[in-house]
Amino acid sequence: MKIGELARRSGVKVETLRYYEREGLLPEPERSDGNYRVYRDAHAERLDFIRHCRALDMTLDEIRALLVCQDHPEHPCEDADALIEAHLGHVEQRIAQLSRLKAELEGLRQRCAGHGTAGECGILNELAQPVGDVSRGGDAGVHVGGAHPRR
Amino acid sequence: MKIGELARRSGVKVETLRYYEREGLLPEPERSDGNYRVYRDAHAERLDFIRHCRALDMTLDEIRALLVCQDHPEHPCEDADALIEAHLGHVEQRIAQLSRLKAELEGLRQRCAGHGTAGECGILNELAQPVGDVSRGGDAGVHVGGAHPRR
DNA sequence: GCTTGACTCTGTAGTCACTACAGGGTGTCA
DNA sequence: TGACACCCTGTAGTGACTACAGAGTCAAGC
Ligand SMILES: [Zn+2]
Ligand SMILES: [Zn+2]
Ligand SMILES: [Zn+2]
Ligand SMILES: [Zn+2]
Repeated sequence: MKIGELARRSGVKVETLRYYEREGLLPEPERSDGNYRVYRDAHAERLDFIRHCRALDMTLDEIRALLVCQDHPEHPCEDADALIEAHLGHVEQRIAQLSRLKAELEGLRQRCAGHGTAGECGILNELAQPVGDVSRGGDAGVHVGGAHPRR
Repeated sequence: MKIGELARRSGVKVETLRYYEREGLLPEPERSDGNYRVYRDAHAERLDFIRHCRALDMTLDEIRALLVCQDHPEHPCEDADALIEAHLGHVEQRIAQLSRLKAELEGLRQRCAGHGTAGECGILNELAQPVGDVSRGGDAGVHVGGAHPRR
């Protein structure tokens, strides 16, 4: 299987596959005579694992650590379990934080009478106040990001 | 007020202040004889506005658009109001998405018996399955990101 | 006048998880 | 032989900062 076929099958872009290889997530495949990457089923399966983890918003570092566990099936699985637990914590913390932001934004929305000028708008006037305690406090180690995707 | 003092007062790093200036969020302040930036209260107030918006996880583009509204107090405020409404939508979409991930992760966590090897671990075996319908579907335009902060 | 130290300046590069080229090589078909 | 799809490497861009390096400025103390 050449890189384009793996990309089509998995829905992952060709450039992303090469990136995963550079990052050490996908092992380097063998090369054909013309220096093309030749993938086997094992690569496709590892890629499924990686995409499944990415769909759960894990970082590549977290995934690397899980792959180490997968590569040592005789070891106890506690590291992997702890990692999932920790990542669930990341997601929960981020939900809590976004819920606070949501409440703030809903309060903000109510402050506009609806048909005035920007100078009178309660939203803009409220935003001009220094930030209260809404800030991203105590999210050390949480890696699940904002509401605006990068693509 | 020199840049260090504005940084201390606002809790924003000196480099970030210079970055906001490059990005056109903070207007270029006047310079002292020694070429130091000299800020006035208006700068500090604009910075409060920016930080308040950033604390609500708006992008710099969203903030730039709000600042345009603020700079034209005689115009109707509908653009600003629509922007807040849209951003609230971004946050809500992201919460919904993270809630789905949370449910998936909780299901995953239950699949581990607790004291086996990685080869037998239900978590690792489940992750090896191709990704289901959990993926970030239909989040076009949402910009609020993951659970893992970049700092 | 000189030194020390805190501050400031510009410019560049790093972060993360990709994405998008540019400029070339390979493989297959007509 | 040419067209075309595919592949290769390497580099640069994204957002919102952060972290330097190397140089300049300024006030205090001796
Ligand atoms: Zn995580
Ligand atoms: Zn309004
Ligand atoms: Zn938004
Ligand atoms: Zn387990």
